[in-house]
Amino acid sequence: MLAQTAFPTTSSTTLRDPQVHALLRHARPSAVIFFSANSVIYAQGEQTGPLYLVEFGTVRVCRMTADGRRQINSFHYAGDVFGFDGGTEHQSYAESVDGAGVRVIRAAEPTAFGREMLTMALVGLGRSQEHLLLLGRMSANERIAAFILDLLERQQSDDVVMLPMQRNDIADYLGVTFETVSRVLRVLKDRNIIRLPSVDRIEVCDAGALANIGR
Amino acid sequence: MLAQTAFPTTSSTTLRDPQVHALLRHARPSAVIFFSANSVIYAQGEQTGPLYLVEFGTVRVCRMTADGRRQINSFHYAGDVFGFDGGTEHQSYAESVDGAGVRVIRAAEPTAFGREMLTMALVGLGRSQEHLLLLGRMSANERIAAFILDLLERQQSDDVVMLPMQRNDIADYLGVTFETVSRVLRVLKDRNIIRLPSVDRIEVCDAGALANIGR
DNA sequence: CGACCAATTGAATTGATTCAAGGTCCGTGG
DNA sequence: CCACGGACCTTGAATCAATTCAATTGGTCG
Repeated sequence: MLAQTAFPTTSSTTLRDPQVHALLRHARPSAVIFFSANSVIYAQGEQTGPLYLVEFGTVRVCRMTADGRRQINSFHYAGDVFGFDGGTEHQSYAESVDGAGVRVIRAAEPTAFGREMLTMALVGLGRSQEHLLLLGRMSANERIAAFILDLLERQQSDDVVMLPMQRNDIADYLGVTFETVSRVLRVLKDRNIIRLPSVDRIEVCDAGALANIGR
Repeated sequence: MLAQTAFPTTSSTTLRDPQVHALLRHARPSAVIFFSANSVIYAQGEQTGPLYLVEFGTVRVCRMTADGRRQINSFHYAGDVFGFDGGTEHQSYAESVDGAGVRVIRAAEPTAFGREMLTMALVGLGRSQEHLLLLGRMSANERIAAFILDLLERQQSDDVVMLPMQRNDIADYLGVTFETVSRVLRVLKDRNIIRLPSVDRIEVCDAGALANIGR
């Protein structure tokens, strides 16, 4: 559960996003820190500080209500930057999903760094507004379908989606129960839209059908 | 339905937010433009450009699905700045709710402006993540209660909330139907938590009870 | 193998929606 | 001034999607 500290990595990983490179150009990145599964990267209420770059593994950013309900705001994969938060205190907390390597990013040249940070914050804002639509106006079937399509876009393969997180995480991300996640996946499987060779792997047979899930 | 153009205003209005003043210091604001009720301020897909400052009235920022379902991302009152959007195209559209005066804000001193813009984008991000929690994990009762409390904080009065938007708008903001909005308001009234002297006015009798609405 | 945790599946329940009337408010024109 | 029309809001009853509760299955690790 505890975060273990850094070990040297194979120089800079392949980072999808050109914006990340722009950010790094004006940053002072630390060594990679390894966070074992379910360990906390930053806590809710903690002082806001640096940004974080995922080198490998998966990270979830969450909010928790007083009575223990959890909403996962986002998942982050290798190449993603997270840690944005308004104000001086984190309104959310970040945890490693599956054992993740994370690099801490601090500004080297503050103004240039701030410019890149704005770009990335705006991208984050866009994503979270996409998610508002999903949570506010989509059925369970649509939520799962959109989730699979989103992961498909963000991963290398054309038809395979890896699910490093468990059903419970998916549920808390999509605003449903984990039983519902299970049931909807079953429906998609029965309709031959996806295959489920193992619990953490989805093979998409018919991406068009996923995009056209009704209601 | 059409936006009418500017008329001179009584200099700078009282703007709640010190951040807005910081932004304006590095901006080149236009005259106030009046948008009649339900007129479009910017459209989805339109080129991203300036920010907008609400001088009076109310603005809603929305997203629409292909089949006509609408999610309202945010409401903006006098003193609020909106128009943030990732990328070069607006992913959302903004409309006047009730006839609103809006000032267009363009950068004068770009780098300083960018710095202030980052701050405000981060605040927006925080708000939208608050809203994710509401949409993903709250019951209809909790959503309405949270909505009333949010408006209460943002308005001058200690116990009166004006509702410039109609039930349908509230519903699309909270991810429920307008009938549900009506019914929940009735429940709160019957429990003597609020009064409804008219359709666009809520008087809060027991803010504590609102904060403690269960499940 | 047995223990444990995650995932699946089924059955009953329920919160919210859908569908269907009414009611209220307001502007307009006779 | 009042009647009419239309838009919005409220309320009721039936329906349904998703949850809750309850087993059962599957997978992993000591």
